[in-house]
Amino acid sequence: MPNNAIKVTQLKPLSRNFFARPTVTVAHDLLGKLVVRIFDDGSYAAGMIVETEAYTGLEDPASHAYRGNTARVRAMFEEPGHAYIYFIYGMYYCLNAVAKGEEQKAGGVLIRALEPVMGIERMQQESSGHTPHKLTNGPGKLTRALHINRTLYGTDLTRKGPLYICEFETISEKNIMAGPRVGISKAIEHHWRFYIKDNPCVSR
DNA sequence: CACCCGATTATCT
DNA sequence: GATAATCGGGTGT
Repeated sequence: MPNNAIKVTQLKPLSRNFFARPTVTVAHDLLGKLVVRIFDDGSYAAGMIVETEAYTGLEDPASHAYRGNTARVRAMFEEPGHAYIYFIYGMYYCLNAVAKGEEQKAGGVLIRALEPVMGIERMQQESSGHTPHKLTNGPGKLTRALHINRTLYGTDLTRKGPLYICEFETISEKNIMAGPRVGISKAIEHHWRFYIKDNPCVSR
């Protein structure tokens, strides 16, 4: 079935339990899921997750939550399955899904790249001058293409609304790669970045 | 292709 | 006052 025949209304959001597991497990399992963005005017766009990173909270020196709960990181200490969105380098937003096991106080999965699936023209309205596979091949680029900003902080990603994540494709284990996280200098020994092998939308 | 750097601002020290 | 889970454009090899 071609992608343009998929109806967004038929897609099933992930369950709360999906996110209520260890952050690293959720980061791995989010590959192949679909991020759906419904705009205020009723138009929509969506992309398949092809790259993620796990940030495990209080025990992870690279995590924004490492130094404890603050107004900025509040969402990462609250219920799994909600959006933790942060503003960085004075101009980019990045999207995380709050994910943590019972033992964890905080944790989030950074969505680093998507493969556009629906609403590519709508994404190009937000990010002009990009070929489709370059619209969402980075954490700051996918939020621009999907018009994700502070107003969506804390959004429940398990319920149909302006932003949610659905079941979509199952990725074969042999096509899932792991490596060190990008853009950090601490805890580089952890291979908590996951991506789909040979996918052109992976950020690097 | 490999580095290098500037943009621009919320957040925390 | 320094920093930052980025990006895109520039220069040199």
